[in-house]
Amino acid sequence: MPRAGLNPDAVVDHALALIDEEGPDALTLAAVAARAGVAAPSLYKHVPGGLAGLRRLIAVRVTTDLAQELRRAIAGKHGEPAVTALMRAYHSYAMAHPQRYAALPQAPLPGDEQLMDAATLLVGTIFEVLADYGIGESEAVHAARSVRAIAHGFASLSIAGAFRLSEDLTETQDRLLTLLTDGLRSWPGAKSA
Amino acid sequence: MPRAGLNPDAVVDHALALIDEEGPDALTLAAVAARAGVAAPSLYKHVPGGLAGLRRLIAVRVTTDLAQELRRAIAGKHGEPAVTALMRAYHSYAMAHPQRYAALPQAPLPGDEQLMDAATLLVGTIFEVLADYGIGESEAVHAARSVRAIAHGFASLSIAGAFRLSEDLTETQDRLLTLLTDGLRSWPGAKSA
DNA sequence: GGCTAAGGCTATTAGCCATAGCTTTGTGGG
DNA sequence: CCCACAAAGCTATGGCTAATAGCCTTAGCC
Repeated sequence: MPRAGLNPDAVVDHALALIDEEGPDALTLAAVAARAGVAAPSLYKHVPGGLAGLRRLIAVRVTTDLAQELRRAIAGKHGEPAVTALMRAYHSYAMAHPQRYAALPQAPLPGDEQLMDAATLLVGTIFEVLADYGIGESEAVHAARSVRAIAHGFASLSIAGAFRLSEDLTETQDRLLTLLTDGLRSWPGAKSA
Repeated sequence: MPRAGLNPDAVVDHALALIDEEGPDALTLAAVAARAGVAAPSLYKHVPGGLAGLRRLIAVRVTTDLAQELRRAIAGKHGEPAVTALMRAYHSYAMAHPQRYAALPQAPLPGDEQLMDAATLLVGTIFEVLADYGIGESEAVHAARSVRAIAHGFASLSIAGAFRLSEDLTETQDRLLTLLTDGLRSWPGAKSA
């Protein structure tokens, strides 16, 4: 039997395709193996930790992807335009890859270096954008948490289909963005523009 | 073998206890049956639809519980105090029952009458609180979505352990509440207090 | 040419959901 | 008082799943 030429990244690719097409619950080693053209146990040669390990790798990949998408969106921007660009990019990513986003754990398990790094990149991007507001140390943490809560809450509910009424979602997003930017402008310790 | 005196509600009780103690992933028919003192297949006599059906019943129960908790919190309050009471109660519920909240689907599957009713009760409570602001039809929908996004995002991330830094969570909640109440006060079409 | 390591495989175990079909229990009507 | 019947148990079975063990083959390098 010829070698399939697999490596961890390729396995994650197959897994992501599976998740995109059939949702997070369809992620089984058997299904991934079928896609890779390999028997299920063979995956253990490439992915340490079996299914749980695969999920971890997926989380790292997706978190990194998302973070880079955000960085790209804010490149060259500062202050309020950067914040809105970040928020819009966040929501766009979630809507473009709903299943992936839904599968994403919002916090790394303790001791997971790789995922921790990816999460740090993502959170760091938020802090970067907030830096222009000149908000102090501790207040910046509260502000970043707020940004994240709004971004995640809106993305998560959008994906879940919680917004059933006919009103336009982008309009909701506009309102939410005004709410956020207004709030940040008058944040405790923020330099007024 | 004596009868166990089970009914759908009792099965849900056991299931919730299990979820609270060991998390949503530990919810298996085998484990629920063990708690109920019954063999696994016997559960099918009480819960239509097997495991999926049980999950549905759990969602109805928890959504209803949460909604009632919110209604209790806002009883007799109006305007801004009602909003903050609702938001605080939401977060309290999530923190008191983190596993249940994490297991909660944020939208009912289409065609699920019971869960739809529970969700309507919950969303209706939000609209009720917003009514005092005198925001018009369509804008009220955007406002309610915003409230929900913030409540869910903050609860969800809190539970997931996404807020690792040492800053006090209640302080973040205070900032988020000011952000929300300020935003609602100046919402398009809101009557100024 | 042959050795070694990596990458496949099959077989097996254990746990899960779900269904089928049998047995027991409890209850209400004759 | 007892019998019939429905409700509520059970065991057995089948078909998933992950994961491990152990074997075989391929590829590449010395």
